[in-house]
Amino acid sequence: MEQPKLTPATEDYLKAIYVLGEEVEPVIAARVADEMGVSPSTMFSTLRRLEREGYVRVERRKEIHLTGKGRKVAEGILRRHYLTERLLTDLLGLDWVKAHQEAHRLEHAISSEVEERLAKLLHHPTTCPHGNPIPGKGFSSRRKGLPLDRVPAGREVVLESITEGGERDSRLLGFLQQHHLFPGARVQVLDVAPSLGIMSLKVGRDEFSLGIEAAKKIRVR
Amino acid sequence: MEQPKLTPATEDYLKAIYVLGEEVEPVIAARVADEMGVSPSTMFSTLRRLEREGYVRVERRKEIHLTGKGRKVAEGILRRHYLTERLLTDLLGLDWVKAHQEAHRLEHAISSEVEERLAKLLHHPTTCPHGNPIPGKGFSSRRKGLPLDRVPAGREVVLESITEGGERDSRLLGFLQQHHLFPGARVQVLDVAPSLGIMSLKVGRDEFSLGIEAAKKIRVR
DNA sequence: TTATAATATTCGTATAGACGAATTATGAAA
DNA sequence: TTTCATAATTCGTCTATACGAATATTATAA
Repeated sequence: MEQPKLTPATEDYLKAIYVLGEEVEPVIAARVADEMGVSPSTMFSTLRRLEREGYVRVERRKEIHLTGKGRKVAEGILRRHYLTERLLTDLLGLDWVKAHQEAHRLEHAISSEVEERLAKLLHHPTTCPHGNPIPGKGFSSRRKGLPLDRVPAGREVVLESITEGGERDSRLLGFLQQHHLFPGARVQVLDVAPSLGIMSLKVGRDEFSLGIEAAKKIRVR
Repeated sequence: MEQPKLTPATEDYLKAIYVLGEEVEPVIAARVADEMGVSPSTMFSTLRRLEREGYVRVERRKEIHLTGKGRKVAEGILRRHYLTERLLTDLLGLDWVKAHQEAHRLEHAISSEVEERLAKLLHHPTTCPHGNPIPGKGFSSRRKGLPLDRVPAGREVVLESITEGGERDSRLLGFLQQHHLFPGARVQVLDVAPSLGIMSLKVGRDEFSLGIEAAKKIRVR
């Protein structure tokens, strides 16, 4: 039933590969190393281990692909991560930023039984507090909204989610929180200045600027 | 504020030393190794590390004593362990045995902030589901009830707690659960036969035998 | 096509944590 | 006091996880 016990580190690598695969193709070792904040040599040996144990395949052009086994682990971890975030925000009252950080540690300590009971207790939520869909049984393709940086000036949109990549950036999360940029928030795009790498937004009466790079990590409808 | 990050293993060793110290004096390496299920050589090198990092002192006659720093870590872990058990039983509906096992993993992933919020959410419980007092601010001496094996035949007592040593034995916990031996349960001691290593008990209409060794891990009033 | 930047790979090193086997203490009982 | 069981200690080995430095290998841009 249960696979041979995985270490937290291994689970994190698989999760990072999974999440990167959702956002940027192709996934190569250097990208994963950035995401994980490890050196190339560490990445290399870890990758070899993951491959040896059947979690990933490294294909032509060094593209990293999860095997079925690896994908299963990654989705499990992501599901636990998001459920834990919901527990932390909805029941314990933690804010966005902390919820993500704490969940990052807790997700590795949750069994499938606790996972199930947690889902029930939280009334089977479908998204995490940042708006990302929680993987689960009826897990459809995770098509996401439009990246905010693609929205033309003058348009009003509704914030859908902060991607996993964005969740990891606690300064960005803090900023978004400060400006009430939560899933469901109405955002007016006042101006887009790609040459400056900046766009101007309005939420309620609050006007402010956001970097294009950061805007890429925000999905809207 | 926060100490340099401790590993789960280190926290477990300190917890084991703390718990053993509550139950049997003096604490020596061989006892801790038994408790942790590690070899003497592992115990030895770990102990040297714990000493080097200032968590324990090994005194004359090889007695192991926690330093203030080590005690603080151990009590923190124990508090998180018990709070997590309460979360698992009271909110998630897990049984005794599983709650202990799961909490054993989760306790290492809980920050002091989550710990505090958890305590609040659970209305500041004072004992774990097995009846042991939760360390905390107003943490008085943990004087415990009488070990069940000392109760003479014919007496009726109320179950107070299963000691930490008992909690670790999932077969014992399963047995106690089966016979409704929870904290608060009334227990009649029908007979004590030290020569056989057995005592006969009655809970409600249920009569059964329990080993003296197991009875030592149960405290009553 | 070649130079350059990005990547990957190899090598040596380190620490935490684990083992077993062998050896040395040490304390308690005879 | 000697003996014996229990403990402690040393030694060699292993894996996972990390680093940095050096070297190869690719890819892309000029």
